[in-house]
Amino acid sequence: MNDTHQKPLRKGEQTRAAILEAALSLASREGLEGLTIGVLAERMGMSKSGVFAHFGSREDLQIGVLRLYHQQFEQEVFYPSLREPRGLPRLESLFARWVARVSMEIASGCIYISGAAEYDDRPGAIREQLLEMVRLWQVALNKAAKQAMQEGHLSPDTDPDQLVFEMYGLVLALHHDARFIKRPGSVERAKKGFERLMFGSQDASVTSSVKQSEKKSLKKISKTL
Amino acid sequence: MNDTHQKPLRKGEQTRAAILEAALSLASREGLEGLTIGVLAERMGMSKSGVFAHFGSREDLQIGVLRLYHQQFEQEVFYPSLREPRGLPRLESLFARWVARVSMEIASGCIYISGAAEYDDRPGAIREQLLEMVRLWQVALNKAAKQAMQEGHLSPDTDPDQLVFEMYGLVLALHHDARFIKRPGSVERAKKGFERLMFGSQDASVTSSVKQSEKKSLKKISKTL
DNA sequence: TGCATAATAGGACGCTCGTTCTATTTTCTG
DNA sequence: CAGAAAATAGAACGAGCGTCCTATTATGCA
Repeated sequence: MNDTHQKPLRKGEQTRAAILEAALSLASREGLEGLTIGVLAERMGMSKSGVFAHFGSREDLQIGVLRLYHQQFEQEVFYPSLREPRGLPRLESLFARWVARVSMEIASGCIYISGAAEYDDRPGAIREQLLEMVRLWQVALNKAAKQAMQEGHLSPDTDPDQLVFEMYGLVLALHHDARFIKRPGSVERAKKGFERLMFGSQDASVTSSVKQSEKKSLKKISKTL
Repeated sequence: MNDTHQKPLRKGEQTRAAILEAALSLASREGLEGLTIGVLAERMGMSKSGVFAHFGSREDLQIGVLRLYHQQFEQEVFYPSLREPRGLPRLESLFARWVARVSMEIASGCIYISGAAEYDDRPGAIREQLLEMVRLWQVALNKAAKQAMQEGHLSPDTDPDQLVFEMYGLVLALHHDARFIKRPGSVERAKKGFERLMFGSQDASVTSSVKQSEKKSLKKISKTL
């Protein structure tokens, strides 16, 4: 309805952006559900109602934070990787930049990951927004994997969904071990896992002598559970 | 002061156990931080103070929930696997039962996983308790992996920490995709990932022609970030 | 420089939270 | 069965929450 494009309001949008930045920093640490207008106002040196007036509701604020995070993620991880040649180099770049970002977020927290835990069972606009963004990212990874297959960098019988699943698992494990357990060496493990995922590896594999029989035993256990 | 050990109070402990069970079910869905005494009392058909009286504080209640969960986890996942012969069969059993449990928890949620996200930055007794349990579980996995190496089931240059890291990643990805994204097939992907982790795999690996050059390019990217 | 308007402050609201206190009911035991 | 002790209910508290309403201050344009 209000599509008469007014001139950009200077002061308002400026503080709104500043609030969103502070809110993002806060939500990274406390979670989107832990983001509170009172604390945000205090950190901004403003009154609660002053902060509130920039958003129609707390939910709008949270979605604004989500959008800002997504924008930063695209800028830092996605777009730079598009400059790499399609195929394996681009896929590697996507993962490497992703890991680099999460590594830097160890002190603060990744909103995609913490948000997934917070909103896995909480319907509403926030979940929908978050879901769309995570899906978008997984689709981007999937596309890069398929391109790597088309370029002949990855075996044609690769399952790209499986690949993305395991890449995501590596980053989740990195986030978990580094941020929750605070165990050092997690970044290296994530990178090593990716190399194994791409190039295979000699270590950590079953010795050939027991390979066949053990494979059967695994299948048996899986079925009997 | 009151260490005169009285006889076990019948009714009290009974309802306390019932409350803890309801609290666990609630905390699985809403998270430990989302667990509220009011809602819990309502679900129990009791008054808030009636529920509260069984615990010294909300924190005690939350820790009680944590302990109950740990107990169930041990009973369902850990102890049964100890009946498997040490080495690869036991390691496989641990993972298979773990996945089976998380699969069943897709509808409710795994407290170890959601708790890790909730308390990664929130110091206190709850975090400490949770941390100890998760560490215990990772140590158990680590030990099983080392035994598999000793038994000759796994290559001697296997890195057990790396193995546990990736196993944890698979389960985290399962929890993420199944519970948050609600994508089907996640259980199969977790199992497939484990097989690849143990036995290696032919698919999803870089074609040998580009293997060497691409390996270098990955290392280069990793360093320049 | 004035004036409309945007931006912010301040206070109050209804709600829910964990917790405490006191009274009442239920349970167990001598 | 009676009486002590445990279990529970009910009401109230202070605090924090999101939100709304009304002034007051700051901004930007004619």
